[in-house]
Amino acid sequence: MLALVTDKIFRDSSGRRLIDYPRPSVAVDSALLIPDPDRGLLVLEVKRENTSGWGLPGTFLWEGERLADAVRRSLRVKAGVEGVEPHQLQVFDDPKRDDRGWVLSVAHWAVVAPDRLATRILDTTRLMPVEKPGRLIYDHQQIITSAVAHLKSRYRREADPDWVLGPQFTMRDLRRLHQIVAGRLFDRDVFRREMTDKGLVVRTGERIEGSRGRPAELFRRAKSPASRA
Amino acid sequence: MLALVTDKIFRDSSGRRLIDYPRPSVAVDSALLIPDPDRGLLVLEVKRENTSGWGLPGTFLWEGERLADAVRRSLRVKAGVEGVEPHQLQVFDDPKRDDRGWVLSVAHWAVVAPDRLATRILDTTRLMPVEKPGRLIYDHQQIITSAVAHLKSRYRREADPDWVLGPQFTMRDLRRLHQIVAGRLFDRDVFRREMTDKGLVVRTGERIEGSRGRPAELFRRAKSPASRA
DNA sequence: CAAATAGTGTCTCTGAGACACTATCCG
DNA sequence: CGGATAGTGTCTCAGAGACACTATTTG
Repeated sequence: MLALVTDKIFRDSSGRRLIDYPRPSVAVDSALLIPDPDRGLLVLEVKRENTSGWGLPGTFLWEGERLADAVRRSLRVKAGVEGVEPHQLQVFDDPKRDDRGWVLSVAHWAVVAPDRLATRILDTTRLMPVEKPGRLIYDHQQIITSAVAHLKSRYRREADPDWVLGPQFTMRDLRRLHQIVAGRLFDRDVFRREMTDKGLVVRTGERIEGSRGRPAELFRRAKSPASRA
Repeated sequence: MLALVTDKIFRDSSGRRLIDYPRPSVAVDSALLIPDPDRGLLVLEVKRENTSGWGLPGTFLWEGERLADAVRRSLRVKAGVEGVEPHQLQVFDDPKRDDRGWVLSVAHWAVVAPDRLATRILDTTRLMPVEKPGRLIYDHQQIITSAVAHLKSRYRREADPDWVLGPQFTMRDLRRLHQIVAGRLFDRDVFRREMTDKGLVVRTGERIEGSRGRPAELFRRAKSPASRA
């Protein structure tokens, strides 16, 4: 029966099951997006070893490691960026994709505030606008495009799910973040109603101090924005 | 330098590069959805070997094989279903997920017309409503939920991207398909305008014959529906 | 002609967008 | 008080939904 061949199972001396098939290496590649007030949406790139060009930070998956942990590790080691919450995009599975052999790559994306990159390694990393990321190896251009699409889609439904801003924020700061993500300007009052009427934010009653003009109210993220839609 | 350890590279005797790390087995699991006029949206399940329960069809990835081909192979071998176009969902990467060892599973989904299941193996497969799929192993329940969400989202934007219907179809058949996918009824005229005004279908000028009442016009899918939005 | 199904015109109402007005701070 | 920024009320217009009417076939 064919199914037996498909899922052939062996055991080692201690009785632990082993799978008797050639296995691919599994890697992760990550598009780390940074909303910059001046330059727009940026992406972190690293100098690739053994190849002259630039690419997205990536690494091979270690034994027993979670994919998200491998992404965090690669960002920490290769770019000096800590504490990121990665999202999966898709698996690139062309067997001829990597000349080092049979490598599956799981693409990821994440977004962090610009100040989180203060500790980054300047020599081997650079920040490029997502629209003009330069020449990149493999399918990394495609990963960036997909990452930006996912970021936009995510921020269309929620206020700030990836905590680019702190626990509290003004409507002005939230709008500026959304404008960078969306790549276009929003009406001040239309944006406010979107956020409040759809229950994406809740008012705290607190206000910022020391600003020019009338002090703005502070808001928090809604508990479960998905259930409201 | 840490990066050297991360991407340690070896070469074999013939100079081909090898990667010196333990590698996971990679599997695929697929939720094959079937829009049934009477029973609603169904999912194909198979009897799992070595475990008593039911689950989604799956298999291990073979050397050099594409993920989509592995999905097609598993559906062909385990369920007798041919010619399916799989879509990736996500990777399940919990190292303790499978008791056979370190196995990454890439979840997929696809949708086919009920008549494509005419050749299926009856003894080892069953069709269950997506809302009540029965007890399933692993995270297969979650895969079904995700698959249905992706299907709904996909059919909200296009007429029939996965060719459940033939090259030409009446507005009535298209609406019935959408009603099964969405799980709710649509107004006849509102649905028609959605499809025509948004350019998701184009009229052929041809009509069906031998029907009761005024014969319905036949439509085709629009060439590039995504660019219209 | 009656029944059945397909195709089209139109009314209403909601919600996004635009705009203007009011409120509150600093100097 | 004037400038600057925040917060709120209201008008308009487009699009979804509901409904009714017309069109074309079979028996």
